[in-house]
Amino acid sequence: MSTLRERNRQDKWRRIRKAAESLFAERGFAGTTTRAIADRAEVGVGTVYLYAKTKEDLLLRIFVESIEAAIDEGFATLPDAPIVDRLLHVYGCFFAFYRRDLALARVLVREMTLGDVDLPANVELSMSFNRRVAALLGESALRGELRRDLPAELAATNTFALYLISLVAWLNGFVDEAGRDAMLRASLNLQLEGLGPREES
Amino acid sequence: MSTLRERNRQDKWRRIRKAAESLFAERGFAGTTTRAIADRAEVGVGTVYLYAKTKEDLLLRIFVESIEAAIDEGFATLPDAPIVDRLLHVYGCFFAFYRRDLALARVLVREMTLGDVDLPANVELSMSFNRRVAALLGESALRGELRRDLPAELAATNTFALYLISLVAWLNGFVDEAGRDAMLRASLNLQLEGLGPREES
DNA sequence: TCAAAAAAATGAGCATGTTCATGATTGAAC
DNA sequence: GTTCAATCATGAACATGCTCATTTTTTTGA
Repeated sequence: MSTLRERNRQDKWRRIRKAAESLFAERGFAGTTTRAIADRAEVGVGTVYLYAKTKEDLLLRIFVESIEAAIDEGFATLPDAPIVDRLLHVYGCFFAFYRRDLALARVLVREMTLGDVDLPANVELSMSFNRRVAALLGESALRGELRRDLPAELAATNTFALYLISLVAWLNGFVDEAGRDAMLRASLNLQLEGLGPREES
Repeated sequence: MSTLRERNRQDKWRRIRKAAESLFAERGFAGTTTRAIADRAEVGVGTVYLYAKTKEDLLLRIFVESIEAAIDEGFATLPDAPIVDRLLHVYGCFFAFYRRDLALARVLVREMTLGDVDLPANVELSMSFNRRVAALLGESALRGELRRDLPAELAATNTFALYLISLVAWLNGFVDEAGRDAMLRASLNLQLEGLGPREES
């Protein structure tokens, strides 16, 4: 196997990644030029484009694995608590991640949800995350905390939708962190209880 | 009141708007240059930027009022049917609107949900729409179709979240139109019923 | 060890969004 | 009608994402 080639590639990518990450933090996404990234990484501009299709792609590649870590962290530290609190914990890990840099989070979420068509949409990531939430809900259903016949995957997607709306509200500055948490908790509770009339037997 | 000034302004805006709209339809958003817009509108490039902060802003200004029309249309033609069908009808009007040009819809939704910070985020539009959906749910609650103590605004936001997820799934090509409709219907039903266990008295 | 092929790197150059110094148009005051 | 200030319009010039013909590096095979 080609070792020198491989090592060179990995080294270049590491440098580009590091340069981009630091520059995004220092000057924001729009404020960072691809030239600046190339300079700091000590490569040519063209080289950057051998490792990422576009500037947006670069951002995604850099942060997606951090997000994966945040997900794992969330599921690894689940509290022994009612299902709503467990969900809030998981989604709270996302919030904590995005909190590090709100402006960047904005771009990141935008690209992840409706990014360029010919970019590698991280379908895998979404699917696997949804399955994990579904598993959480499934457990809860088994314990009798939720309906036994719960369509877990669908329910998981619903909770994700509620998370996404509160995330957008937060990133748009409509609510602060407390408001965001209150909003998500309330909407999750409403999803649990349902909108329908209490049926009397 | 300044009549000539005003007329000139309106005429310029009309021409710019028309030019941009037709070019976006012909060549897509990314494929349309601001120079092309200016040329077709028979104004200078700089003039375009007197009427819209950015190219994205131009897109938003052009289509937001069409969206308003779609909303009004939706509420004006509500079917006399169960609440889920009424909601599907309203959100279906959005789908019908976006259906005209999927690629453009993608950009439009992206800008509307997480557009540039210093662009006029159409908070008014969202708020008034949410209130109208809330009113719909409120009526339904009064008729006994939904819980009497329903927090209508929150419930409206929840249904909007579910709509948004199905919209994104559709725009990303994860589901086709039928799948999108099925998805929204199922998730709305689940929101109505709730996730909690059927309580037995 | 050395050609030659394959792969990777490069940065000048292009395309295009946006700005801004300059000039044209309009409305008001007299 | 003239003047003048306020507003509006303009496109050359700039900034920057991205490409691609050329050059450099690495691997292969004999």
